[in-house]
Amino acid sequence: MTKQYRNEAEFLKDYDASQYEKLSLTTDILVFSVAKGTMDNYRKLPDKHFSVLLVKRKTYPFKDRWCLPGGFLRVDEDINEAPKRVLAKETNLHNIYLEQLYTFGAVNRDPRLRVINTAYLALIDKDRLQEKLLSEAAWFTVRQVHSGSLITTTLSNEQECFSFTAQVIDPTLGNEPVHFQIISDDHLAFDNAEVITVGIDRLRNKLKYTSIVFNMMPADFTLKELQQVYEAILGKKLLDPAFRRMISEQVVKTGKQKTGGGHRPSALYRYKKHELF
Amino acid sequence: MTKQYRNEAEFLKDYDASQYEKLSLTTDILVFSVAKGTMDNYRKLPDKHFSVLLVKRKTYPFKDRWCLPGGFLRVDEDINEAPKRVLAKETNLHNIYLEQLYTFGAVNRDPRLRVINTAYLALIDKDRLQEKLLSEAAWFTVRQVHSGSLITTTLSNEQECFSFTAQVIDPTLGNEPVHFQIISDDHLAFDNAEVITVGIDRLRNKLKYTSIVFNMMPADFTLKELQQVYEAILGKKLLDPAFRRMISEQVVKTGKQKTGGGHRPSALYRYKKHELF
DNA sequence: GTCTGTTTTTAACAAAATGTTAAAAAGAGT
DNA sequence: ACTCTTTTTAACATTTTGTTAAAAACAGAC
Repeated sequence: MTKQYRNEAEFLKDYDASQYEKLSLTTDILVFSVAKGTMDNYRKLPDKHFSVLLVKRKTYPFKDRWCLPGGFLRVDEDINEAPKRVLAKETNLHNIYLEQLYTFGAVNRDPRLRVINTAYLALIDKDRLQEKLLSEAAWFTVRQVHSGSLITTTLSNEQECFSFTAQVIDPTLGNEPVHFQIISDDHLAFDNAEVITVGIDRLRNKLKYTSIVFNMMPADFTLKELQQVYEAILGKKLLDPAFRRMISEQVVKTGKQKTGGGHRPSALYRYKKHELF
Repeated sequence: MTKQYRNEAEFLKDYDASQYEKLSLTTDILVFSVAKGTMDNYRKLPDKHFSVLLVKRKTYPFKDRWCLPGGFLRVDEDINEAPKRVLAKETNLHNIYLEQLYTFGAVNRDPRLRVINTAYLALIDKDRLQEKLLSEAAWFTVRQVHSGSLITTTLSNEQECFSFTAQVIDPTLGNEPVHFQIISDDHLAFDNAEVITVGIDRLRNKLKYTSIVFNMMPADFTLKELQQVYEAILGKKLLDPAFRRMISEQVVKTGKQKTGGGHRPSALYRYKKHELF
């Protein structure tokens, strides 16, 4: 028989917080950036690369594997603060754009114990990066190949290269929405391959209907630079006039120019806040 | 000094799962539907209503308040299974469309203890509802008024009516993305007002670029019925020819007709699966 | 200084998508 | 057969987007 309470305060005073079985919550952060890479191997031209930040695990499980920066949520910490703290500690990055991506909670996603993982999407302008990365962190260039319902993602840098493949699970009316099932992954820790697949998909979609891209840009930029960021993320070329029209209402001329390229100088633009509703 | 392990298996065998402070995770489900309401009070015409399902809390905290159906995640349960179980138990609804909405984790969102809440969005065709709702559950019609950066949401049915107001927090470059801060809410439990605000926003946006709406429709439907569902959710009228063109590639004629209305019969359509990539 | 190469920038037109008005189509009741 | 009603589509206007190509402007070479 449950005790009867007369009011809210009396109930809370008596509340036994241990009656439910508890669990742990972690946060992984998917830090994306686009920056001038080293010379393109084929065309010998400087090219922009879409890249993700990984860190090398120092402890078991998955010791010495590359993984997303992440850590446990503290019980006295707002969930949206955890990724900021973790990112500062694991990679030395501060004050960057963060938005919640998805909460992953398969029963066996962590071999140790039941852990729920709320992943965050972070964007940064790598060229303007003041802070120095910790030595355990490294940028990997992201490439994706779609073939039918399979998506193969390749992560690479000067030293290493590895891939994983996801199957797109088609939503059937009345069942779950689109999701991705990893069918081959020999390198990353936990469910990181799935997190990365979901994150890339989300970023590509949000490029189309939000101003999220400006979190990856310096304050002043040329339209060509902005276009190259789009092209690097989407993995395809865009036509100049169409891109300019599309982006025009989100930017404003600063009046300044970028000169010295041996050709007509480019006007510098800045993000222009526009109406949301 | 940390003990050194030679391999993954040895580490896991020795792993002390209690070293991190744990917490609880709940799931709230935002069930939306559009159905023929009772007569419209002003125009005396049958109208479609956009509505959300609430249940009355039977225990403290927030005893006797209306709230979203929800419950605790079990430690041996996939996070995406929890809302299905909870919905079956609290409202007697089975087999309905569910997608993860957002994970809410402010430190004091539950007055009892630290609880993280992963909210789900659920859609259902209320007219075709076979199962009978439990008596503690009730549908509330949703209306929203936007004025500047304030959004006032009103929930009502034949017996009750209450409102809450959210402030749209403008994203500043380098800071959080758009979010909503509840500035007035005298009725709902926990952070339910915020969950509902986020959910309505998400549903309205997804209407534009997904086929999510067909989860709220019967197998066969007329284009006018489909249009009325859009109108109810968006809260505004749409022009017929424009709507038909927009939706045409997502539907296919069944060949059947809906007759008996004293006017030209409507063709019945069905959802047509189309390419995602 | 003028010419050439290069890339930015915009003009100009084509094609597609969307907004809008209004007319045709087809059942049910009079 | 005529009228009422709502569905359906035709027709046109407007806007947006795709595409090609030309003009603009700087740096370096001669």
